[in-house]
Amino acid sequence: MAAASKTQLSRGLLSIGQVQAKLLGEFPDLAQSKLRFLEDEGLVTPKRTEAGYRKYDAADVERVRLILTMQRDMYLPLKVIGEHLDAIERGEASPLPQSVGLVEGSEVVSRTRRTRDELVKAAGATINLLQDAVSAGFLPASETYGDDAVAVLSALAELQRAGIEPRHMRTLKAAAEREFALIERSLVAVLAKPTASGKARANERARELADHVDVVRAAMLRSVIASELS
Amino acid sequence: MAAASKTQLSRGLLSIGQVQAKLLGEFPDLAQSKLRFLEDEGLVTPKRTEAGYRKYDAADVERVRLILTMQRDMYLPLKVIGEHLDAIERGEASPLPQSVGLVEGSEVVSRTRRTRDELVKAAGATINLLQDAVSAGFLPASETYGDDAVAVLSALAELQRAGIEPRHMRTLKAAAEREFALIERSLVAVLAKPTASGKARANERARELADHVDVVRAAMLRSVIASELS
DNA sequence: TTGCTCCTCACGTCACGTGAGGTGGC
DNA sequence: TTGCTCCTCACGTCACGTGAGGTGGC
Repeated sequence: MAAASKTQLSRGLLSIGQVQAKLLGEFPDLAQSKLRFLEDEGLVTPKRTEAGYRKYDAADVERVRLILTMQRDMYLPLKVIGEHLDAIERGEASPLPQSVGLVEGSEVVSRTRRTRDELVKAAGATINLLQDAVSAGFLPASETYGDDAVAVLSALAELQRAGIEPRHMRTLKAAAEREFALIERSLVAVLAKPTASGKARANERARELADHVDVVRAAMLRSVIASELS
Repeated sequence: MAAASKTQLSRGLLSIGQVQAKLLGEFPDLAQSKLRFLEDEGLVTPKRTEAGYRKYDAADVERVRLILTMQRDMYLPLKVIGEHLDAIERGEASPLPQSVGLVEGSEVVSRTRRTRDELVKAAGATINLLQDAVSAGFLPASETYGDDAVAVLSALAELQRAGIEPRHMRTLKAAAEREFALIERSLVAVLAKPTASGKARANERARELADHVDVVRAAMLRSVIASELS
């Protein structure tokens, strides 16, 4: 062993600043004060050096990443996230809203569900548009819809007002399929396992990658707009 | 005049509940308490009936819509939004960050700018990836980059780790161009005016429509994933 | 020794939500 | 008169940010 100048505690452990740096990519405005706050709330409990410096191991960092993701993508309050994580830790299978896709509304957070009529009204759309949207595959055929459907249908209504009809957007469907093909190819390893948990993992992973694709795609369209309309 | 049962004040004016209903499509979780709060803060000042009921006219509603949009899409604090709106009202041309595209960082909000090296580090990427991203058109060639670039490059880095390289995503560029064509067609009226303000309007409108396209497109990909991986 | 990072603790703030207690409108 | 919508005011809360005053690490 040539150089072993590091203390035992710092073997592979990260300081608060290093954790921040590591996560800045995914969460561009993560502040150290937030990491401290998460500890105050009991959501992450990093080790400490003798002098009191926080030291995060890989599991801590993963936990932080999970917390921040749940906050950003599922709009869950920290209290709910904390309880969920604790339940998981205790080995209980804690169900979370949207944690496996855009499924049923949950009793815990209970996002509002709407009938077709309520949806149409809330979105400022028409029944016709909803039908077009469903048949073009932009929305599922269902009796009740959640907040996300309101957002989609409102967007479609706005576009319609601008003269862009769902049928003009079949191209979006084709694009989404190509994007899925891209994602699917990188999923082979996970998909190889035909177990239930393998499928769940694949689904989760696909949605993670889809999030990244969203970011890139949105930026892309903005840049085309900027260059074409300049 | 057969039936004139409405009071003078309610001619075309909306109650707080009606305003909420009208905006629910664009802002699915808008609460009445928020509308009252916006008034407390002096951001909107609807008329009142004798009994004290708030009555919003078309301009008030438009103002609310503007405020909520600025909050959601530009992450501006209400104080800044208020000052901006007041300045506009006074006839001053108040410049706002990102109000005309993803341009320079502003002194007001001062989103952090990074050099190429800082960007790469913050995104957990490599210089090579940045170069690929630029040549594939995902990011502009520039000396400094903002928070949005960190998000894009991080997304690309994650995708790369999953085996998806920028060059595999040329399809995204093509898709963005088709989407732009869709948007452009509905812009003819605004684009007809070759004036400076006409161009600015076209740009703004294009980005509004792009936001709607984003929503639809993201939902589309999710639904393809759900149906293919079920 | 000089920077730089990190620490705690108290306080501030931003953007609301909640709920009591009451009145208006058809 | 009965619902339903609306009103104010006080208080609570959630998720942090700020800043003073101080210590640790190479």
